[in-house]
Amino acid sequence: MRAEPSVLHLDMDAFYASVEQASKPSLRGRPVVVGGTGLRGVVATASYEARRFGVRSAMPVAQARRLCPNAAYLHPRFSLYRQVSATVMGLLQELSPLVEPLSLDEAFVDLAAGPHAAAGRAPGALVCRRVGRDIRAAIHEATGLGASVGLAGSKMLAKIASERAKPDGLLLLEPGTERAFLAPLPVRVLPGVGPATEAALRRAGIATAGDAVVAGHAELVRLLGQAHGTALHDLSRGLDDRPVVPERDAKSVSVEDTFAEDLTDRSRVRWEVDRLAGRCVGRLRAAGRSGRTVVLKVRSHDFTTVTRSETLRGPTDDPVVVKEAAARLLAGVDTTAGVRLLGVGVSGLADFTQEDLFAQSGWGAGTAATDVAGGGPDGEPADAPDRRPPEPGPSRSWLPGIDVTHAEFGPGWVQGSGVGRVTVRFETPSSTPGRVRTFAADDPHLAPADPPPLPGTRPGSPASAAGE
DNA sequence: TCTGGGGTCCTAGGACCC
DNA sequence: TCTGGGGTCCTAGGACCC
Repeated sequence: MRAEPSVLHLDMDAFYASVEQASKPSLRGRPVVVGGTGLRGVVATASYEARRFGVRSAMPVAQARRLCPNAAYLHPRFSLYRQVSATVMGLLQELSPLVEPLSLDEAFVDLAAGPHAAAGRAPGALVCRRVGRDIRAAIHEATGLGASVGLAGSKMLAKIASERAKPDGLLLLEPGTERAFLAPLPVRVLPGVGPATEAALRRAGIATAGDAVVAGHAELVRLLGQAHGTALHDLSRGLDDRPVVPERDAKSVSVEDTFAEDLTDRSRVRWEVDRLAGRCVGRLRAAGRSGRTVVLKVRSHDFTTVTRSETLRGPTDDPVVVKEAAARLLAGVDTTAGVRLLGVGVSGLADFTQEDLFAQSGWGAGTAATDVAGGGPDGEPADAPDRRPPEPGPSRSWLPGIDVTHAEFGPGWVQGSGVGRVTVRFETPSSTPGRVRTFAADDPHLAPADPPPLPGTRPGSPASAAGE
């Protein structure tokens, strides 16, 4: 706990939806929902106009449509969000070398390590407040987007402060006032307290941070276990010494897909696992890493989820090795009831790529000898998954929200599509709200396009990816 | 209302070793 | 003969976060 409010937490307001509104003039001031557009999609971000109708993050899109049928429902454009994020993170870097991004739209900044810490002294409350005001203005200037800022003597309190400053605000918590500030707040605001912990605490009569303080360490450990109970005991009293850490190496890489309809065909399931393993290794290699443990995830029609893992003798980034391991793991899972989701991951990451003799041979230390002879334990060659392509899905192009260009009408975005037609609105970030025209879905004059950059942002600079 | 995709951390039991 | 304790690794599941 610091004596000065020099931990800054920045949180972009309704980030994905706000980027869409900045990018699409006709959507400004209107409800916008960004999320999965399939039947099983969930809301990633709702604009404040949509939130007035009760639409919330993580809500099924089907439910959001009932609550707010007139919103624009858009497929996320992560490449654009990454561009805008890179611009914002670049501005934060000017405040301090210690910037810890939590996602595309959120970061901690340690102002005590930056140029505002003159002569080795942490900046005081007045300086911190000015820095917070200035960075909000700079972000608005550069991107046109609103951001909220929390300033406090610890990460936890800075984050709670920014949450309470939303939208488009700033809240500074004077060190020394932490406990009084926290005491009346619901335990749910403390990091690590989710629905399950909240329910467990409520059953014990603990509803607020102040209640948790009164309950005491022993009682919290009894209710929640050693690590969780001790952490909550500290956090509820405002004790939080976690440093701002700029770079952390990933510990796992994973890829998963939820299917529009449950998969029942076993060969199709094998084909999809093979595909996911390939994508997973692609990401692993792109990061220059290799991993030792392969994890398969299978979610059934009733949402029950099982994971199976296998640890190899050494790290690998060989797609064949990972595909074979995933196929062995799949062989041990009953999928007859229908598969809703499949995932493949690699953990136990090594810092460098290493060709391991045993891993290369295609079977790990945890694999029984009987599995080796014929490839997969089910008697099928593990390296020959069914190559049959999946059923062609409903038209994959022309997702709502994506960018297109028309030979005659120029740049625009897909407002909707169906029954062989696609509706396009022709406008750009700096134009006035545009007109709508409808074309045949196979119109040769219509083509997908890159997002036009927002004014003030720098296209093409990647940033670490994360969901909302 | 019917639940995404990418992660992190913790717990608990069993194997194995000393 | 029946019985130690501790440490590490692996696996599976669950809570939580954005």
